[in-house]
Amino acid sequence: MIETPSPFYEFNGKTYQCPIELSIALFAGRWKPTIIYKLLDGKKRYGELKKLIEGINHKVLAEQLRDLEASGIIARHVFPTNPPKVEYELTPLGEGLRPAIDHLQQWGLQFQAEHSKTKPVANHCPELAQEQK
Amino acid sequence: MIETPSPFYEFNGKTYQCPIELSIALFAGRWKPTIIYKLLDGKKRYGELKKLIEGINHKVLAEQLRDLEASGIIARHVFPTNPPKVEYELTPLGEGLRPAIDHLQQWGLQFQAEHSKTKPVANHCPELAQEQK
DNA sequence: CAGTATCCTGATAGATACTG
DNA sequence: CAGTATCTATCAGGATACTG
Repeated sequence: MIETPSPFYEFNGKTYQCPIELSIALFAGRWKPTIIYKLLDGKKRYGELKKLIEGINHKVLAEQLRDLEASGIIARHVFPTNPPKVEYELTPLGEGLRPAIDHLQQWGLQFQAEHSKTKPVANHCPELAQEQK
Repeated sequence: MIETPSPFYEFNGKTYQCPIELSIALFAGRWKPTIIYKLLDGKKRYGELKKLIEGINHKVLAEQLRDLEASGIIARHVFPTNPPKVEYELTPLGEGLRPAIDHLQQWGLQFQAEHSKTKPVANHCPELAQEQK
């Protein structure tokens, strides 16, 4: 495996033992991957994201967006209109996550496939969409 | 009326909206990435992992290992000797994470570099190395 | 429309002690 | 050596209401 040049990686007052830990800490979480995933498709307004990400809480979406912005992964553009309009888009840094995300997606699909073999997925149950209550 | 634009991904009773969410859920967490990272280097005994991952709690390591095993990412080999010896290694599925992890690592390094430019990292503080205790 | 401020709760991490 | 069992502490996530 690749040797880590320096043993510790610091960001925002936290210390990480390897770059992966840092990466994961920055874009993991209950919703961040999904947000980034949606933004890979192009910039989106707050409300669009809210609608696209079914089940996410209003406050939580705002929080996660602020986190991602603080990490420099997304950029926030405010249009001082009335009513207000705010757009979010990936920064170049955020775009840099694309290959990693692509691989994660492929891995997720592979994982799904593996498990479908032994234990078929219950896709017959549309109520699952409501699971996050 | 819930639109179901993307299929669901289910595992272990939880539903995910996209494969990435699933992937992250499976190998994110405070320590899982680090564990996997260490195992990419080859199989390790419990005690080795404990030593390699400075700061991890005894119980937590055991838990995370069990989670990863349940997900099929790592395999556990028990040698019924005295004292007991247990080895952990990545399964083929776990190995499949390597490209994703490689990209995450690169991204983490890039991130680190970006932030070093504007806001120099406080590497002057050796106590940081001891932070996890 | 987008964003805060409270309050609450469940999942996770950690400290510690005990077991084969 | 490796693994449980408790107990506690913490914190991210969520429900809800209010604001420009």
